[in-house]
Amino acid sequence: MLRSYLAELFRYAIESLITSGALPAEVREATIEIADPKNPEHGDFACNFAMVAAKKAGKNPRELAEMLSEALAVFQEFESIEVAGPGFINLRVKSSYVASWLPTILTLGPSGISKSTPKGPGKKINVEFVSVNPNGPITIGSGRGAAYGSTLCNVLEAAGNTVHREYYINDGVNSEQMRLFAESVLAITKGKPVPENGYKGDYVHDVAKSLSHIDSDDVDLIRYLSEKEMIQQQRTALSAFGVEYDTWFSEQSLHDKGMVDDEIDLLEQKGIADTAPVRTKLKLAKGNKIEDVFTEIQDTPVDEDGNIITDNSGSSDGHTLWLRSTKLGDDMDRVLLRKDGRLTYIASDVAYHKDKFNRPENADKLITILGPDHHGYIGRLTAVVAAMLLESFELGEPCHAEIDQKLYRGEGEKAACEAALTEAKKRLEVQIYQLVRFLKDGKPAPMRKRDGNIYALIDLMKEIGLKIKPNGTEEEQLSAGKDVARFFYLMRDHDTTFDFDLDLAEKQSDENPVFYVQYAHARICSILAKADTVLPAESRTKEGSPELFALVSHEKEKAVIKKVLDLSDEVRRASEDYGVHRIATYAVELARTFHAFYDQCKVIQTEDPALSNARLMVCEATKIGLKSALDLLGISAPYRMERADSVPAE
RNA sequence: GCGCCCAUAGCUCAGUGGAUAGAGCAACUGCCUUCUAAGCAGUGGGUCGGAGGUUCGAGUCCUCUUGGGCGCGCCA
Repeated sequence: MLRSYLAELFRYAIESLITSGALPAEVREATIEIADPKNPEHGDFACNFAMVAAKKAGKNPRELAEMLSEALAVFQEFESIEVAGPGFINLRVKSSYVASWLPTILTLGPSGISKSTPKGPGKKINVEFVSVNPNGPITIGSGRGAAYGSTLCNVLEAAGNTVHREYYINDGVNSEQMRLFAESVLAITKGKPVPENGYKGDYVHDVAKSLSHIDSDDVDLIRYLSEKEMIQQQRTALSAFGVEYDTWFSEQSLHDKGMVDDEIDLLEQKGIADTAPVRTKLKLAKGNKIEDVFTEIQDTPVDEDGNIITDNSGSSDGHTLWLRSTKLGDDMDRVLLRKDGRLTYIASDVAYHKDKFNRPENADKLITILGPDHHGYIGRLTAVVAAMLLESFELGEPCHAEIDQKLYRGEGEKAACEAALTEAKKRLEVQIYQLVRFLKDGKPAPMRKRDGNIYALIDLMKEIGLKIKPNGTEEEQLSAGKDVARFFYLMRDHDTTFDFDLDLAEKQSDENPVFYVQYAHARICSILAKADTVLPAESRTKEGSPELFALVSHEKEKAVIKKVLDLSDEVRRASEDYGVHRIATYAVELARTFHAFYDQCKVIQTEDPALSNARLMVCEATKIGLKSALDLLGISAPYRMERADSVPAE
């Protein structure tokens, strides 16, 4: 917030130099970055604009920096402006000026302080995350997707976008896995052995138990009921983990409405899907360059003379219907409709993505968050969206290049496919989070046990909560477990594999970083509560005044306020590169800055109500910053934290 | 074979093309008569896997390379 303001001052100074003819207009193209100086002795902020813009200005960086610093000198906000090194402009901002932001922070509150304004108008974004099959509980592996996805949504919202949170339920009746799941449940209710490769974990027995009052051999009915049960459990677990959705979208509903069939007809009409028994595959060289295009003949129906029967009539009875996704950047064509008439999930995906775009609230952009085992889907999903967006085309002249000739029937098709792919890449963003390794006693903890049991997210929360709040209620334990687990998932870059140290997570000591942050919040609440009892109410104010701002002179006070004002910049950056771990890192830094302030600046001094007042405002501001960051992360900001000395040591 | 990700302190990881590469944990030294010591201050600890390149400047970008994780079905 403060940085953007300072950048404005720079822009103003640069404009005045352009107007006076001292600088060419091209320097406008260089970006103004207000960064942290490496060495705090260099000041509060550093700007490298002079180095970046030197070429465009036709001056050497030092000279340009000198000019700029002179132009900036008119602003009262600065205590000092120095040109250093190769052309840095080091800025020191007046403490009283930084303090003058306090009333703004207090007015904005936790929900306002994190808001950053997007460059253009905010987008309408649909974020789909977790979306696991309804054949088991949410695992600790999916936990990362849940934590990441929900926080990304919060961050995108704070950055000025409208977000729709969505869960896609893979409940298509054609799913073999779901059928197997239902058969396993059915077998257990009947006291029969579970089918080979069936589902065996305790949770399957739980589902069976919940259906024990149903006396039926109807696999479809059992499938439907056990899915419902599983989805309910997933919802409960996610909710306890602080994850709520706007839409739980049923795949089967697409089939029921005939949308999948309609989409498939459309694809055939557009000529991007057909039943020719040939699959095209790409051989890729380094850099994803197409080295060769070759074909495989699949289960070829032949006539009496042994000739391949091709069927482009649009009827796919007895034939495999292929999506020609190689034309759309995928490395092989994909099956839409099997020979036996059952649709694949790719078929539903086409209809699903169309529906997402067509709903009025999700016009602009789709974000899909997938686990590390799904990264091969990026190309496939993009091709699906491209196929859906593909507009009808004339085949046109044959292509020139040899590769294109093998891939496209004409220049017209090639152009249409490329256009569709470009648009698809613009409108669909697939974010992959990397693997989490769970360590217990320094050894990897298996997520899927040999007996078929799964390490569920809900169990992780319970286990951590039990250790941290051994005397708490079940609800308190679950909530504490949620806070710790979320923080651990979120403190690392989602695009990096990391080790989740269960032993550390279960410690309620200072070793656990989440408490470091929460403790800062609780400490502030404690100070504020005491101030209410010790200081006369009439001396308290939330209004600012130059006299009050002048009292804020300690470097630690200034540091805390500056840090609080940084939150909106962190949110903007996180929303741009989807790196929401910045918010967790930020929370730790803000807490650290506050703890240092606390140590050096006694807040409540009854003999000096004015200074107390100023410092209480700093506390309020910090509380708002911490609450805001923790809200984004989906972690609670406690008012009290008591060291559990009464708890017997382990 | 192709793709995605990773490699930074003893361990787990931050790091916006900028100045002397940071934090937590672990080790060590101090600090509670004072708003919560779940805290603070300090010490030690580094060939940013390796080699080239791009430029005023590279942990960061590019190429190559070494090592590791994961993925490449008419399963979802």
